[in-house]
This record gives sequence, structure tokens and C-alpha cells, in this order.
Amino acid sequence: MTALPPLRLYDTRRREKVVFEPADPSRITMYVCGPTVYSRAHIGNFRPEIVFDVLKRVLRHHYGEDAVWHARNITDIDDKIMAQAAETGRTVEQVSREAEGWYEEDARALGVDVDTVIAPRATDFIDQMIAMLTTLIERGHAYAAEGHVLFDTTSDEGYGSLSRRPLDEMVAGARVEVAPYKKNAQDFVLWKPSAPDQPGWDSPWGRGRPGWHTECTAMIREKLGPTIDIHGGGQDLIFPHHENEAAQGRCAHDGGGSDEFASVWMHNGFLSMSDEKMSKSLGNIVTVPKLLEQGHRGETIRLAMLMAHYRQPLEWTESLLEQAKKRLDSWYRKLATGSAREGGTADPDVVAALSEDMNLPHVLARLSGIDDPALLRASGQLIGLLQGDPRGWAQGDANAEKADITARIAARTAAKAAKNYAEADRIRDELASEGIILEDGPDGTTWRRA
RNA sequence: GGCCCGAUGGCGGAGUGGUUACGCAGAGGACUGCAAAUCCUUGCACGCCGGUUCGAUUCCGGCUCGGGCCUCCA
Repeated sequence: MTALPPLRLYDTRRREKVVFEPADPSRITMYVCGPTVYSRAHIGNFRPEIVFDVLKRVLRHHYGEDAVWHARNITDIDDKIMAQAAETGRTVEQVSREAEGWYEEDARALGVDVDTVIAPRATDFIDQMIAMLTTLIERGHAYAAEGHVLFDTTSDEGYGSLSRRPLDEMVAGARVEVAPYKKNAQDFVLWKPSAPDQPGWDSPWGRGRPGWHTECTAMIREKLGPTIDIHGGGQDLIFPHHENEAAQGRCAHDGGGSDEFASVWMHNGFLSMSDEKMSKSLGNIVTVPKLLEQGHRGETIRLAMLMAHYRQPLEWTESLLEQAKKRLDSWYRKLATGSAREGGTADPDVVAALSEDMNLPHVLARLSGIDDPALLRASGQLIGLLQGDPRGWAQGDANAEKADITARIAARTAAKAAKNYAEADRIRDELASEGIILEDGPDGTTWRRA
């Protein structure tokens, strides 16, 4: 193996790029917050899914194919799910399983390596959560009150260090009414009681269900360990979710390792959709199946998502998708000129750009400069692109019929260029027999149905 | 009000103390039974005010504008 550049990642907690140093290079642990499954996920939900899928591939390149342990939760117990179930007259389980299936299907369509993701469901780890809360209470970091269990934020020295929110200011800024059972305004719920008609589990504090922050920490500890190398998610999760997760992780930790819950915290920027035609009307939420129906391919959507640096906001527009498609067209055209053999070595510049906090725009620029098909393919595959058959690219277009006709018109044009007018006319007649009439005019060859 | 992030050419979007991003669109050209496609060439930039410096888009301070969070939103 050639010498690899050091992998540097931006850590939200330290607010700077740091050289990534895994606790165990043969077992890299990464956890990314996943969906609450109550409806079809929005396209923006897949930005972290894609960003950290790329990171997983980079980590594999650095540390080996089997070195990465990547987990992502499925939150299948939540008030929103309960509301959705009540509204549609189904059970919580029916609603969550369906949405979970959609989520996986959509992620797969975007080229996410779903099969290697450890995807624990919250409801399968209730016992572990209860055990963790018991420990927190024993250590004085949490307290039970009126069927709730709350985290005592004043008991954790490090509380606020991730989001850099001073405790006193949070108290001063707390204008929302404080529940009477809370010791401190900023204490958060670890466990809450369930009404008889709500899903619930028996616990030392009565029948109830876990709070949102609890499940992630408990599942990380169970599936990956008491401290992990990388914790990811959207920027909106920094506070309160990740701050609270970190507090629980620290305080439940048994020692023997880092006292930080995660050594690197990474957060992706938001996908914004101020574009009026996309988000104005309420029923017009952008989903993966909707985009696929419109003729966009999963790979195009994936590339569009990678057009900006992962920490920057990205505006989701029709134009962005067009630009992504044109880039892929151009790359696949190059691939088609050479052998499509597998197993090539990725371009060192691409690896270097990826190693520098995943500088995707730089990677894309570099890819556009590569002419050698094998090198281009191997480099593109490093970020989960260019895995398709270049000859099938045009035909595989979701606008299949339109693309097919376009390709045949192009073939006719090529025939004309070769002065093979017999072939050109044959194609024209063939199309005509299918009811497609070509019109050569000053504005190009257009076609219409008879 | 508090915390955090950002401000680059027509548009999207990297990066750098003194040379190029890259893509899309535009312009010019090549090719061509027309056109499209393709290929080549090309113009256009670093929010405002100070400071540090031989020199700042790049570092520091202030300002303006924008975004996110402070409500279980990726």
C-alpha cells in the first residue's frame, strides 16, 4: 500500500480540523443519527446519509475494508409516530416498519452502502436504556420525579462543551415554562411516563418510554462501545441532542478510556429549499421517489448532494441536478472510451482531497481533469459514484424512452458524419416505423409522434 | 437577547500571504448533407471600513448582510 496522507477531520467540539487518530485502527467506530420513522423521509434527511457514507468509504480506504463499524439508529418509538398511527388507525409498529423500509429503499437508491450499516431499533434496547439510567441515578447524575427520569445538568462538568453554551446563560434564557419536577431548567428528560393507551415498558420508575437522547447513547454503548471515534449528524443536532448524548455517555462511562463520549464530532450543513416551486405548497415535499419519477437518477441525486462541502449549506434546485447530470454524462462518456475493468487505483490527488476533511468540491474538480478511464472509475468509486456500466448510462436514464430516441438520433448523426447515408436513412425509417417523425430544421433535429 | 457558522466572477462552489480552482451558463472557433451532441479557446471574482505586512481575497479588529441553533427538525 502506498503511503496515505493523514486523515484530517473537522471536529465540532474543538472547532478545528484535527488529525484523526482512532482508538483502534482495526476497528473504527462511527455513529450517525438516523431517522425517526413516521413518514417518507425528506430529501434533506439523506444528506447525512450520503456524507457519512462517503466518509465510511474514505475510512475503508485508509484502514481497510473491514475496519469500519458504522451504526445508525432507527427511532421507532416517538410521539410523532404515535400521532401518525392514531391518525391512520394503525399500530405504532406498522407505521414505523413501513417508514423504515422506505428509508432504506431510498438510501439504497442514492448509492448508500446500506448493507454494512448496523441499524439498531430503539425498541430493541429498552433494557439497556433502563440499565444506563439506573447507573446515572446511582452516580447522582440523574433523578426520578413523578414518573420521569431527568438528567441533572449541574452534575456534569463538561455539559455545554460541545455546543459552547454556558449553563448560566441557558438558565437566564429559559423563557419556556419549566416543568415543576425539574431541579434545573435545563435538565432534560431521559424517561417519561406513558398513558395507558400509549406504548410503554415497565421500569423502576413505572410504565413509560425513553426520551430521545437516551436511546442514541444506550445503543452506541451497546453496539459500538463506551467511547467511539466519530459521531455524526446534522448541524441542528449539536444542541440539544448531541450535547445531551455526550453528557450521558461521559457520566455513564466506567473509565478505562477517553472520558469523552466521541473523539470527533462531525456535523453536516443543511440542504435548503427556499426555491418556491419545491417547498411552497405543503403537499410538495421533495422525496427520493418523487425525484426518480421526474427522471433523475439516484446517482445524479447523490452527486448533486456532494456538490458543496459537507459542512456548507446547499441549496437544492433543479439547476443543481442538471449540473450534476451533465458532469456524470461527461464522466461516463470518458469511461465508455476505455475498458471498464474493476480494481484500479484511485488518483492520489483525489485521495488527498478526501483526506482533508472530505473536500468534495475539490475531488469533483480533480475528477473532471482525469482522462484515463480506469483511473477515473477507481477514483469515482471512492465516493460511491461511477459504479454503473458506461454503455448503459444513456439507456439507463430514467427518461429511458426519451434517452433512447436521443441516442438513436445521435447514431444517425454519427452515420451522417461518416457519410454513411444509407445507415442514417435506415435509422430515420426505423424511428418512423415506431411512429416517431424527425424534423431536421435550422434549430436541430426535433422529433414528435405521428 | 445569547451561542455558532458564513459572505468569492452571470450562477453554483473550492482554495490560497505574492501564479490556475472546477462545473453550469455566455462568447469565439473546429467538426457537420442541417442542427444537436462533442472537442478546442476565451471574458468575468474575492461584502464594507480600519490594522499587521514589501505585498491581503487569504491574518487581526469593527461593521453590514445572510443562515443555523437556543421548542425531541438531518
